[in-house]
Amino acid sequence: MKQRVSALLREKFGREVVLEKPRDRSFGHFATPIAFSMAKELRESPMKIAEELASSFSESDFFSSVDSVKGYLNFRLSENFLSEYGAWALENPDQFAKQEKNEKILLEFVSANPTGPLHIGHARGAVYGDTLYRLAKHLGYDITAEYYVNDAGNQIDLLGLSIQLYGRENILKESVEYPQSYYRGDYLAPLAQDAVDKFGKEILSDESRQKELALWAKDGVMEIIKKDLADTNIFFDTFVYESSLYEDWDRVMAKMGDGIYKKEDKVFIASSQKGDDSDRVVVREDGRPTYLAGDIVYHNQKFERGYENYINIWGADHHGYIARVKAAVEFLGYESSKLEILLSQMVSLLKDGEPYKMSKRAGNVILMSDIVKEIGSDALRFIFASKKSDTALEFDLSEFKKQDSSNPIFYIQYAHARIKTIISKSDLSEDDIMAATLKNLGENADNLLFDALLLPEIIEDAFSSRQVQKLPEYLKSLASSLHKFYYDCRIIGTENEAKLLKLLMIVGLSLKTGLSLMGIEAKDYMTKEDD
RNA sequence: GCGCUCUUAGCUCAGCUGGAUAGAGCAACGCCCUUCUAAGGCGUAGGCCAAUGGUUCGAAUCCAUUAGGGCGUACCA
Repeated sequence: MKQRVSALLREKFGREVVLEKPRDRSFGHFATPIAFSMAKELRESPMKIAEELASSFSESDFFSSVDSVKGYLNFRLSENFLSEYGAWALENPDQFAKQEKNEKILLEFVSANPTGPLHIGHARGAVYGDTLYRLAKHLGYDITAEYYVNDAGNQIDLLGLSIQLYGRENILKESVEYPQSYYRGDYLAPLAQDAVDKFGKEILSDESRQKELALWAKDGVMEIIKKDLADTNIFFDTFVYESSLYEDWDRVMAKMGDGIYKKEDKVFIASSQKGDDSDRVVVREDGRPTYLAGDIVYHNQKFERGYENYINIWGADHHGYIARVKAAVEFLGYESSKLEILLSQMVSLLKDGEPYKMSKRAGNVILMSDIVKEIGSDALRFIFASKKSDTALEFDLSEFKKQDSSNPIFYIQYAHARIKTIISKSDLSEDDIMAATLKNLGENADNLLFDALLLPEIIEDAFSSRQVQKLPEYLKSLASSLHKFYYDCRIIGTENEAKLLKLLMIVGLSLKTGLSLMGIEAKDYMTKEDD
């Protein structure tokens, strides 16, 4: 709708027009302060210009009114337009709010090391990424969700060591001395046991077999990670393994030309030429590549696969890393502006106002799976999608266990369930409802209809600005409008029953579509659980 | 020290490319079930948008400085 209005005005005024939401719905559906910017050029008062502009609009099918208030130009869409659009949406629910963007995007997210289950920080990036992915799909982008598996560095050796330590203590019943860093947690138990079953007990004590053990175990860990993700409706299209990339290393180094140089038996990337603070080591003296080396070959591979845009979602603690990866992309001969790096910030958890206790058995991290168990996938997704991903977030678990309006996910679900309930209680057939027109329903109903039809532009805006939280914000406000309408307006048994049901169906469609874009299934019926 | 980032109601957060009286939810205090699920609705109270200065018709929003918080500043991933 907004696009149509804005296109229409652009044509009429011959310039880009800023459209905004009026302060108050009574002003209209859209507003523009264009008269203020024209005032300067024309040396006239904004009020006068606005008045002249307003009167230049004639009666049309599209706008029911255009008027000027204090220099603003306010537009009200016609009932005709709204009702036809609403009817179209209902008849074409699969096309509602969809577009055909046809741009190839590679979205890389999560990419947690295959050394243990996902923790709460990963969960945030995962939800953010998956929500973007769903929005992009809906908008018609050809987007690929990719997971980069770091299976080639020190952390993999550490995984081997950790399994050995766990097995020696718990299976062989040895007393072991733990080094400073190693992985811990319950997930090691089945891995250690399976390893013994497969390779025999010796593998636990043979230091030279750590790598072998780890490379075998990482697949098991990846299964754990995939399960964590699947439990929150997150799925990936492709997995790229770091270990598979190194055969390309010589070619990629050559490709970077002068971007790479040798010094003191080490290989450096001249990233300081491209805005990084200093040059970085990519291959150590002993020939082992650094983490950055893996990222360079990986990003080269990404660009060679040919996408129009690349989006990476990284934990905020990696932000210092952006400059060097972008530098590498430049040396490889690609435009680093095509690589967009989004950060997801830290999460701190509270429970009943107290810091959430990390469990020893989980290895002193807060596991994503524990939180899902506690509040459910829907609530988890809702929380993370509701907040700007690039600011630190603190939230209290107990708030999301409540089943009332303090819990936004229930609030929205309830709105959807209410609609379904009313429809099921009506004696009218679907044909009766679909045949009704949405006219002459009064201001409240018109407003609700307009709100429900805003979904397409919310989706577009949420994706293009990468501000996923706009969607849940919108759904909350739509749910609120619905609840209010429900309270004010009796539906079943009134003369407008068919029309009103049609209106509710449109609202339901928006709610359901919006929720599904957040990876949440709309409920048709809510049952209250007693504590 | 340097870089990035954040600071909006008691708490957790929205506030789009600067625009009309600063927005939710929670918590607090009232009111509304002979109504399609009260898992709801209505209302009251609560803010010098961290501070200062600048840009302009107009700033929570842009710029600069300051203060405070977070993160980074590895040949770790």
